[in-house]
Amino acid sequence: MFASQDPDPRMAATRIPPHPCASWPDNGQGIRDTLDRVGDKWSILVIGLLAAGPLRFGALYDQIPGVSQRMLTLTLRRLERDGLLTRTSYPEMPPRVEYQLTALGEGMRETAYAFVQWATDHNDEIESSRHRYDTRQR
Amino acid sequence: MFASQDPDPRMAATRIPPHPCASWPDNGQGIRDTLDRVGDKWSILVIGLLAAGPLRFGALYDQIPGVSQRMLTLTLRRLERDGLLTRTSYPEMPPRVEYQLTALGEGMRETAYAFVQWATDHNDEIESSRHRYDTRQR
DNA sequence: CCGTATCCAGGCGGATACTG
DNA sequence: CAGTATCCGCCTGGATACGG
Repeated sequence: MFASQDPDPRMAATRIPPHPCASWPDNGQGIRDTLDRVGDKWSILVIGLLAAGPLRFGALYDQIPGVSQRMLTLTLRRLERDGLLTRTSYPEMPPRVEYQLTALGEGMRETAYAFVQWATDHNDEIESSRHRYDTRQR
Repeated sequence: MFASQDPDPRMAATRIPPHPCASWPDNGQGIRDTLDRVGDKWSILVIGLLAAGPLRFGALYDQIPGVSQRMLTLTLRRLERDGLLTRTSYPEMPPRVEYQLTALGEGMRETAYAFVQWATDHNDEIESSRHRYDTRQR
């Protein structure tokens, strides 16, 4: 218990000194938080649409094909909670609600844009890699 | 059916000419593909770890807390299929398998890094926004 | 050591109906 | 118009056991 813990040579050979998550600033903790924030099905599309300026609920609903009212609402609530957009409700009849990117949200969009740009540029490479993988000899 | 389709003035007022997904290069189609590719629970962590160099399955398994063998395998297969990493199996006993980032994978990692960096830098802002949202008066 | 096979729970998200 | 409420199918991913 005092001297020479684990002198087993096999352990020394198999166990590499565990270092934190290479190349990410925060050991991967905040990465997951961030991707969870915008990695869901609709958030990134909402953010992209709002880049041009504030939009009403219905406008977002119209321009995001396939989204349900429920999911659009949930998505907008989460983005509002994270401070990425603001929700402004005008007490009229019929009601009008406008969503607008905050400075934080705009920053997020710009950063995401670089990522999307990369994805677009290399989409062909990835597609062909997939095809090779799927049609390779077993 | 022939002449003057939809002369209803209300339609003209409510329907904004639908334009594609603002600010994204490809109308949002490939964005979803891309996020689906690395927006899952483990991919980005694997990519981060492999930045330092090739790693064995067990090393990845050890350094990603909480991952199951099943999910690590699935994640690695998908990344291999997309051409982001290579899998090299050495026919020994016991078997040894090494995973290594491709040039494509390294490019993905670099792009993702900028995104992660932004997330890290603004994490406090987002956290405090969440807290404000959760504790606001109803 | 490096997986695959099987089972199963939880939650994401769609469809629908209903309200202020 | 802009949501909320409810139900429910499906898929992701965890646990476990087993195989090369």
